Amino acid sequence: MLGAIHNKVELSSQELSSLLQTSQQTASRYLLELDTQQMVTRELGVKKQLIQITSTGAEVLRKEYLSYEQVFNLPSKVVFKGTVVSGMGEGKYYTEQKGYAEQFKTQLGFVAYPGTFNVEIEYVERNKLRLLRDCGGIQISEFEAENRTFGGVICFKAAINGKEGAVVLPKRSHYATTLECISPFHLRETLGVRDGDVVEVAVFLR
Amino acid sequence: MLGAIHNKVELSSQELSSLLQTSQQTASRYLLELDTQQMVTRELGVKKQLIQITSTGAEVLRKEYLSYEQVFNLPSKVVFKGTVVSGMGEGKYYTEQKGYAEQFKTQLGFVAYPGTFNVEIEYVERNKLRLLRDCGGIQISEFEAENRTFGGVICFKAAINGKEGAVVLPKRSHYATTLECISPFHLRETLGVRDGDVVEVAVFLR
DNA sequence: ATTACTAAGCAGCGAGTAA
DNA sequence: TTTACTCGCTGCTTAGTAA
Repeated sequence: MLGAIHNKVELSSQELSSLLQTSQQTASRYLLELDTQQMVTRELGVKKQLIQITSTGAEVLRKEYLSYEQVFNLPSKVVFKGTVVSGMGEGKYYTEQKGYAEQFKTQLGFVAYPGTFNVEIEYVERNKLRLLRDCGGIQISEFEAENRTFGGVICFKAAINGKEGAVVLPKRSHYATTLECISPFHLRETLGVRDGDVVEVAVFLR
Repeated sequence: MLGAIHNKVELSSQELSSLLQTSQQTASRYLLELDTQQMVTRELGVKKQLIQITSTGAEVLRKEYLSYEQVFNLPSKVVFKGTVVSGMGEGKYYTEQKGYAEQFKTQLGFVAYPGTFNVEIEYVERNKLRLLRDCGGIQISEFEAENRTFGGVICFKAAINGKEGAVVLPKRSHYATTLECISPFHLRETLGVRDGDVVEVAVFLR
């Protein structure tokens, strides 16, 4: 905040200590440590030292800055990492229902390859999933067929290891740890992955 | 980053500890402390707890965020706090020189009241002053008069306790800890301040 | 599974001080 | 004035564990 990212700044350990509300010794130690870690460069004079933040240091700060941005500004995409798992073949049954398939076509703009591509995510990431639900998404309505009701689902366009697709979340049953993906492509084949492989699912919020 | 600013999120002390790379006990203590400090609200279930950041907590985070903004994005104004001091009457001599007075009029848009209003700033703030110099400012050229040369100076429009004015920095002699202010008003009188009083000088960079 | 208490150990802080 | 070392003390961390 004194501008040490842009220039060398004069900063004695005494000055730093009063800015940080700590002792001169601790401030001195901080500067030494930051120097050792290559976060700042120092030019020691007899009375002062010139401090400048290195590119390494600036990078660390920028990362922290971006973290704060993520806290306040809702991101336009959320990235999940997870492992490929097999469903119980249900996916195929559902995606082949005309009621779903036609809505996918009009709302998502592609004809879904039969079956779902399932990605198991970390337990902690479920919070991200919840966040996702709050962002709306593409509504797929419930419909009647074969003497039963097929429930409504929420979709988000997504990229699975870069390949076009979408994530499908049932409107009920909140607490899943599996992302069900559909795509115009046969993802297992196109991506060349099998059960246990790690894939990245980027979900687009708007 | 899990979205606890926007919603309640499920977060066990175990999960938090792995995210923070610390022990479950420490994570648990953190959550307790944040609760006590009213930074988060907690809803304890038998197996999970729902955490949400309070408005107090969000405010603290936003302040930190703004600090980072100050690091990376050069601000449009810099605020100094300092105490009013008396010069040695030199200010009057210089500001009454036609060579300066006319340039002030054209470049700053006001006729300066004779004399300078001097504000002594903290030693640490000199770094901000250096930053200021790097931003350019309004150039006042040197000129000849009374058989001598009057050196060029750099000006920045400023507000002294809210009152219109400007800060004048000599092009040479970098290491001052005094801000010399000029203004269309007699600042001491208009602001009702005397030596030793604290004033705020907001310097506009562009 | 959880949360969170107690107690021991250890790391960071700062007083004193040298250069 | 500076910077920065040593060292004792304090307070944070975590292992162990209860609920």
